[in-house]
Amino acid sequence: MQDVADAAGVSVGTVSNVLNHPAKVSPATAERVREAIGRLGFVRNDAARSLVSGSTNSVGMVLADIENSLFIDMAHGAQDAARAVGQNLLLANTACDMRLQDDYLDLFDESRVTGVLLAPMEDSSSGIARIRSHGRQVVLLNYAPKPGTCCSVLVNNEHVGYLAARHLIDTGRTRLGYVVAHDDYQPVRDRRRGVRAAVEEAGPGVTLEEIDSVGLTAAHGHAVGRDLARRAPGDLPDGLIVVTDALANAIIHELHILAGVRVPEQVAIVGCENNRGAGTSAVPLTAVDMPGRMMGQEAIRLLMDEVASGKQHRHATVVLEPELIVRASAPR
Amino acid sequence: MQDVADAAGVSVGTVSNVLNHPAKVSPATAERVREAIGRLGFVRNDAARSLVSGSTNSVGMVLADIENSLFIDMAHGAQDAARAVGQNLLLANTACDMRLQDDYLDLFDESRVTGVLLAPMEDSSSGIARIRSHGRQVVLLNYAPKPGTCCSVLVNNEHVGYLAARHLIDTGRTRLGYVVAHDDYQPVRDRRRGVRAAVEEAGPGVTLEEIDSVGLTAAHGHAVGRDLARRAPGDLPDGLIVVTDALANAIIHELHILAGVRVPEQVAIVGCENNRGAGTSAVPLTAVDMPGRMMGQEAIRLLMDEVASGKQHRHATVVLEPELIVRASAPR
DNA sequence: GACGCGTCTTGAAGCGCTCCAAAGTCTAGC
DNA sequence: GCTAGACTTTGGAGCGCTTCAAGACGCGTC
Repeated sequence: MQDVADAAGVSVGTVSNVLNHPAKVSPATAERVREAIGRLGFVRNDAARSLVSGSTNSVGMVLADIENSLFIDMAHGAQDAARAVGQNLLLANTACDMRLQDDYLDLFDESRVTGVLLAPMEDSSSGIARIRSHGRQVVLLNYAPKPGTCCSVLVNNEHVGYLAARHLIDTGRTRLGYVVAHDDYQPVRDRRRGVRAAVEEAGPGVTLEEIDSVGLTAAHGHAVGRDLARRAPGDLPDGLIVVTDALANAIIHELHILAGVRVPEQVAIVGCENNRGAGTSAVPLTAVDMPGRMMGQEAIRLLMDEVASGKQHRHATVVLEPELIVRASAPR
Repeated sequence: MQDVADAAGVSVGTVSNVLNHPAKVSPATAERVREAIGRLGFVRNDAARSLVSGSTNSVGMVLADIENSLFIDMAHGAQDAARAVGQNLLLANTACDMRLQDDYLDLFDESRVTGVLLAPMEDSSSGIARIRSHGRQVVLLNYAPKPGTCCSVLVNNEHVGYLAARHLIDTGRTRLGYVVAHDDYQPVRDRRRGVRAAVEEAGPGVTLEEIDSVGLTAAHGHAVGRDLARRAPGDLPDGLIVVTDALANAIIHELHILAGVRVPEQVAIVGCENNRGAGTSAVPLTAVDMPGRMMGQEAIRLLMDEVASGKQHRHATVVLEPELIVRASAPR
């Protein structure tokens, strides 16, 4: 910066002003300084800037699973909203590894980001508490915080389950199956409650069987699908609520393509996330849509709110409603 | 830091040593300092650290399209490799917006990251030149740089096209179609060359028709699929090479599911990226696999190499070979 | 007891920037 | 010609840390 100042025949203070408060500098001087900056290839040092200002204009976003398009949608929404308020969004993927998650939380903490958006797959209260205790703001996505610990943006996951089950019941299915795994993951727990509520509401004519999958990936879905295909026809549920799309697609594949169990005629299937690709799978998937983009936007809004209002901030939870998207795997 | 020093009854220099050179400090003192750090909730300021050291231990990765699982794979591979050498990986998504890409390149430049990994969808020489001229190291992914400007990790995209076409020819298809769009995107251009080479090699018994799609998304694929479905049966290619998986899946859907044109019996289809989900679509997709993870790893290796060897570094290009994955849409 | 030699610890310089009080410059008005 | 007031520019303090020369301390040796 001193070099630039010398080259332009001004002081460093003026160079700084050209960069940060152009109105304070006369047009002629500013032009000279800018020319020198260009000629010398000067890049201001962000570390020094934020050392002085005590903050940055970046928001850190820690994502548990970048493979899942829901998380990608959240990142998209957050990015749009962040840029609208002059913040950059930095992404970090933990691949469901809590150690990595803690590392990234600390990294963002140490780099004094404006705030952190966290979309975890497990309870993360300790990490949140740690960086919050340093004054770092956190907004939790798709995972309810311990009451009063931070802001959060959730989807009404109970209603996700309810909508899925209700749709099957409304279209005449009476022997429902709920394929589920990873029951310690909070959104999954919530969905189950919704499924049960819909079944109870329907009365004794509708039954519910819970079918355990070992995990949430496609491979697990194939295993479940094969098991189901082996059942006697009368023993098969006529409607399946599947807790994730990846699982649902794999089950459809085993049932419909490989085993000849027709979807939706024999078994109607509803997925719970409406991931990218849900519409182009073997049988386009009826699914409950999670509004990922909007979640990201809301999260940034809450974060900037908290940053702006300082001490008198009150934590808020925004709950967005899911929406059923009807496709061929469980038609109207 | 001064507070910690006071609390532990030592000087700031000692606190710094506890954090960075524990061997220099007696165990008893170190313990006292650590206790004070914990009690006071001290978080060291990364900005000040990197201001002094002139560098960080983060690598920035700028991705053109986080929706495409190839990019996600690259991020995964890079993350693993980066952590193995003590670097954090920060992700940024440009959503194919060159202005955003430039902003993120500058952001990483200003924050003095160890280096930048860039996976663009357009020629980015000006951005690369800009930050390289400031001494920032860049490795380009899946896009050949101007000769001699930086290191890069590529896939032999010509061979991608060749493998796809060759497989169809080897399995007896004679009227090939190549569905393509976005021909200014370098990898796409390369693939076409490979397709043509395979067809020429096969001699006059094999014909090639190039079918223009307007874009690379699923919606474009549906349009192409509908057009094809309307053709007289004899007019339809019996083998289709499709430049991306998303496009291929949409075409399969239109042809096989909606129009009753059987895949692979009437038309065999090969995709070119082997994205996530290629195996679970309506008809599991035969596709040429891009080794995304390994690309990410190699990129970090090249970057750290360049950082370590300084002046005497010579740019290198690593070209990885693709591999054909045979599935139902174009069986053996 | 003086000395030398490790081992620990200290304190200050300086990284590159922003901010601000103070100084400098210019114009208009009397 | 002098001055008030507006506009520009300057130069130095200080952000929080690392590093390093120099000082303090302990201990064995002559």
